[in-house]
Amino acid sequence: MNIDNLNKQQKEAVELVGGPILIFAGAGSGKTRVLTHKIAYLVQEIGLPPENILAVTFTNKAADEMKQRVQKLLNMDVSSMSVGTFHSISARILRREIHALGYDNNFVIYDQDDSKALIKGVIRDMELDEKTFVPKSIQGHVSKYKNQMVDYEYLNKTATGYFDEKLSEIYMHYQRALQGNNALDFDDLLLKPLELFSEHPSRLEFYQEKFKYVLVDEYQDTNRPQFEFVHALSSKHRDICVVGDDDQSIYSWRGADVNNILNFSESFGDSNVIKLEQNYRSTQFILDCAWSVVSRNSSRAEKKLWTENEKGEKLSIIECRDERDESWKIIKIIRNESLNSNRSFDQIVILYRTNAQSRAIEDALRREAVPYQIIGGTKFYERKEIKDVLAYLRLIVNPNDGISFDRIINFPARGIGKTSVEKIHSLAKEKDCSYLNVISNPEGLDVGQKQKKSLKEFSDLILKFKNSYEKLDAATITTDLLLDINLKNYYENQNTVEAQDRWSNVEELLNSIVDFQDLKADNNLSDFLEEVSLLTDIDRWNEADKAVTLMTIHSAKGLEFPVVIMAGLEEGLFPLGGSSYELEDLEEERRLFYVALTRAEKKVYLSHANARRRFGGPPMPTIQSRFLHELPLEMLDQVENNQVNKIKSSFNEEKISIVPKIKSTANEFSIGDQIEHKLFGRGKILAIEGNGSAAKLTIQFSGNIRKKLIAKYANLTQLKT
DNA sequence: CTTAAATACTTTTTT
DNA sequence: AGTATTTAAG
Repeated sequence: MNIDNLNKQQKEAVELVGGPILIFAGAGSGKTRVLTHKIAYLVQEIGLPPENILAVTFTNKAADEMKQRVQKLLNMDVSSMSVGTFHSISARILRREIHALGYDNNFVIYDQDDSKALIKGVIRDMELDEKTFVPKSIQGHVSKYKNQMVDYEYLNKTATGYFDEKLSEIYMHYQRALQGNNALDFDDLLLKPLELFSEHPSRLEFYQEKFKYVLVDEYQDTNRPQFEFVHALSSKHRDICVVGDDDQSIYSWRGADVNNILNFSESFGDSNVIKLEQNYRSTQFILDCAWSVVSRNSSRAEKKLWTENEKGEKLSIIECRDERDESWKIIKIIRNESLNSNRSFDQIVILYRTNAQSRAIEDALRREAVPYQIIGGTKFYERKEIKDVLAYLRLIVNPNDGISFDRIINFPARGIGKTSVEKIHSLAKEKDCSYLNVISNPEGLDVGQKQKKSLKEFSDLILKFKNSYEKLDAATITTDLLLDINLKNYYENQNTVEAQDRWSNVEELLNSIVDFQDLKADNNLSDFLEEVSLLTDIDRWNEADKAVTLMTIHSAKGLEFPVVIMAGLEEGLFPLGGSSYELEDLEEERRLFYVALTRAEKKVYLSHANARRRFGGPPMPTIQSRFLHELPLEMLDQVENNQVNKIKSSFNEEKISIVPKIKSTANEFSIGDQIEHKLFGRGKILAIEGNGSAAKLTIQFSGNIRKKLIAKYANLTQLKT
């Protein structure tokens, strides 16, 4: 292994072994290189076996990349190394150990939706007013307390007033319900290992021996349970190395505590601190602008990034009329970058503060046929049709999962209404068993004959698959299941584009199950379910696609792009919030702005609109973000309203000019035709199955969207060239 | 119990 | 504006 290509501080960080190490790694300072080289160094020079290394990353994607890079450096198999997010590492441990805490090892992981549904049920059972105890907000409270490691007993003891008192009771019932369903929420995933360690010290010792060296990336965004986790694991050997940057701490709203990094030395005992301050990513101008903003924050660790890179281009400020104008100008910029600066679409990212901003931009990109990829928003695995199918699979793996049961007991409709469901619930409570158990023998249930028959069929279906799920692979089970419940017909009979869409999403789910199995032969259904619950948006991102990427700034953490376009620089939107800011909140917004700027290598555009619509209302006037005023004027290029056209004059607009539209009757399509769809915009017909108005058309739309639509429902407009 | 119509809600960021 | 949830009619 060669480390001569590292700078002095990087080398020091790699070679220093023994005792706690804190690496302050500024944006673009080569932190990933240091981490991968350090791991390789531990294996090759120190002789530590890969299975004794634990490396925690922020996304699963980062974990995979890290593993691959270490493998390449060492040219040996490192698959025994534990690399992953806190949540996935914990899930792996719990999969083996959680029976010691009174759960079953085949537990399911509840996402926010599931856990909200469970809380809603608890609130109803307690007969509380849902206006006072809004499930979503209660879930937020409970999650916050769990992140702070406050349990319901403590909350109950310290409660002042009716609300807190009831909150602690909901919290308690929720926690019991989770256990009854044999389910963990995201917060439990971090808390249960700590419970395991304190109740069974021998298990802690086991993992301390297993993970002799612990590395943590993005340490500034760890919360209390995560701190306790690494602290416990490393307290024996004291071999821990954390990497982070307090200026990039952007997750305090979900319990991350920047003091974890600021107080590292006190918490872990005498330690070495290394600062990586040379930036290899960005131009001088970008770095100076970023510094000019973030240095206004108080209570930062002392450090300053520098670079040997050229000054580069000034940052461009784009003034827009409203969000539609903004989208339009962004497209001009993209075309300009691609035609005149010869950049491919994948070198450009559009960043925004809130997911809702993506819609206007997306519409414009689609209209103008610019290929794009959106990260976030409604995630694939959170779509209703996907969750419905997953609920079946989850119930097969874990028959105690009441939330999944409720989701599918009448989907597709099988004549089980609200009253029947309530009767199932109360009988299950009475007999202290699962819902599935109740309906497997519906005789004791006070429901109609038709319902009894239907319930029995449902329970037989689930049990049939349950008996075979360990023998059969996940794809086979899913295929059989879809046939059994006849989901394809269900969607096709609706004869709408939306239903078509939903079915094609289900097909995509099936594909992803097949992909998952191909990756590792011994992966079963339960492993697949765990993986999808812990996937990040970024994990599904295909960098290789030649498309512009759209994402929130939070999602962009750790990434870099030649060109960054940041939209919506207005007070109230970025910085986000109402009229009064807590200073701390404002400082986090400022760090977020800093993160956004430092993603850029060459060029930054900052746009703001003079008016913006919210909730589909009329455009409301806005004022410029204060962050724009915190940048040094001499590094800015003000592009006045309507001047975007003049950025470079050779810009060629002809490509998207008006193509005459001719309404077409449905049966005259042929392969290769250009068409326009109301929702998906322009596209090209790739294939036709069947004929006449019932023909199924496979159409490639921009933004890497491919759809199968039925001619008579799709309402397509044919474009004649 | 199912379907259609009315109304409520969304926009903080995510594991 | 678009979607989800609740209520009313069949």
